[in-house]
Amino acid sequence: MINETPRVRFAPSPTGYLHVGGLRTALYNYLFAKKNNGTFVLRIEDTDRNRYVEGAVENLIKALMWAGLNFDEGPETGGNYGPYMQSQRLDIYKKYADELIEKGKAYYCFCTPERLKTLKEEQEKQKLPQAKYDKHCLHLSKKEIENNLNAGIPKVVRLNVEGNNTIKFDDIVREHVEFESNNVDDQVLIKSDNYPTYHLANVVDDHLMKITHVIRGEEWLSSTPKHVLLYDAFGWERPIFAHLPLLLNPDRSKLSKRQGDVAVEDYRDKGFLKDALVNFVALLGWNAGDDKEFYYMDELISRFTLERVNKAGAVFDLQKLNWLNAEHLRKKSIEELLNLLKDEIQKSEFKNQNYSDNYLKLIIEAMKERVSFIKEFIDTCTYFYVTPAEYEQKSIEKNWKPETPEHLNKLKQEFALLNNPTKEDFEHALAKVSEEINVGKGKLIHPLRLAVSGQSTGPGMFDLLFILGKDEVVKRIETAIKNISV
RNA sequence: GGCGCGUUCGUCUAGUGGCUUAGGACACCGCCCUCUCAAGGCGGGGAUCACGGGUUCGAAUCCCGUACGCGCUACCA
Repeated sequence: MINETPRVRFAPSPTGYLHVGGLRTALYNYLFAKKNNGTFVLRIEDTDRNRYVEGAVENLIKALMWAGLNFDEGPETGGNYGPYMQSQRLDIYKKYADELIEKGKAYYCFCTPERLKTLKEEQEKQKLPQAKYDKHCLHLSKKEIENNLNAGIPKVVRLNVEGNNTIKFDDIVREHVEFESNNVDDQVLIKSDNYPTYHLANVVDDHLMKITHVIRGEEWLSSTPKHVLLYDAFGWERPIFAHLPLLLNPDRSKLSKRQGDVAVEDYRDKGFLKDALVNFVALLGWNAGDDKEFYYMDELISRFTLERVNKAGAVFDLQKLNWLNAEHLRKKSIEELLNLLKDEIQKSEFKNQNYSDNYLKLIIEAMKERVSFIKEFIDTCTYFYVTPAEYEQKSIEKNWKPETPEHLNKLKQEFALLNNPTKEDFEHALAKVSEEINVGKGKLIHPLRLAVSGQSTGPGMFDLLFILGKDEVVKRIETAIKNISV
């Protein structure tokens, strides 16, 4: 087994969206597989019919693909170990459950929910250390079982956990873990609706699908002894386990909807780049041992090891995600950003306007260092897309002096003389005016910026003038002089 | 309650017995650059390494205990 190429799986239940914690789990599986020339399998754990969500599998796959986590085998894609939807494997689970029953490792249980409930209440009343099933049905005679079966009495199949031994297993992240079998309940394996529980299904599937490494969230650590017992009962080799630390809310509870967005779709829709989200989530619980924090997927693949996964949970820190998003954005080429910006414009109020690629590229170059999100190429500088309708009040108060209209008029006249001006031409023109009227450049630039953009912040003045172009600049100066009064 | 796992700046983390007066990053503050805002550069505050005992010449690093947090405790995954 050790020398085989690894096969790993991401096995989410289809809840309707991909949780960022799920994304992290999927990512680590993916990185591990790619790093080791292994296979990444997607398996859908849809054995709870009460939780069925329309379109959930499609959404899940879409989100995974968006993040760049392509799986080698899975629903729709197919593979040699399908089907990859557990709801389509019911006969398989039945067969293996029967095998367990035959071996005495599992047994039918006909107890009603009511009996189970009173049993639990009684155990609680007695302050028993742990509430467990009392193995009542284990002691049914062959005859009784047959009668019950024939009578069609609702039944489940339970794991027969033998007491008084220590269940030990190794975990790449946790190292060595032990549980007392006395603390392990006779878990239901097959529910009364004939669907398996997670515990049976994941063990059977992982074995049949030849999964070598089970990489999953820490919430599964406590049920791993049950899984180990199952592998042993079947006489199967156990996979290597790696239980990942949880992603947490700012208050350190398990990352949840109530305290912010948890769906990767939410982050995508907010404008986070997939590179940034993947980079960020990779660093939540793993690092290469050095100070590097900016990664692309291929670098993550080459550097990832399970041995360097942390044990403690990690708070999902939005501020750092924002920063990484800006970092990734700045590293993108103008062409890439252009395409992203065009998509964004289609979603904006300017979708019916026509801007040339060239014009948009100038905006991108001017604003690249000043934005963290693609949409900010629009909403932090709408003056590139439309003549300002309003002027920032604070800047008016600060920069609009009684003599300002006169100064701007001078500038306007000077600009108007220019022929197809470059950035430098604008600069020279302003310098000339500054000298002529003996007014510092700064005293001209601030009101000019206000007149032309309506704002007090933005790219370099002359970049701004150049991008807007002479005619537009002249027009805007005229408009501003008319519209701004102190 | 029981069982399990965890605990280094606010957050993500480096650190695997001496190189550590605990390093980096985000965030915050200041300075520089400068036509503004950013970006960038430099600097600052911020962690008695949860606490208490050991082991050792020496411990954030090894051991034990305690506290706290989290997870599991379903015919959910």
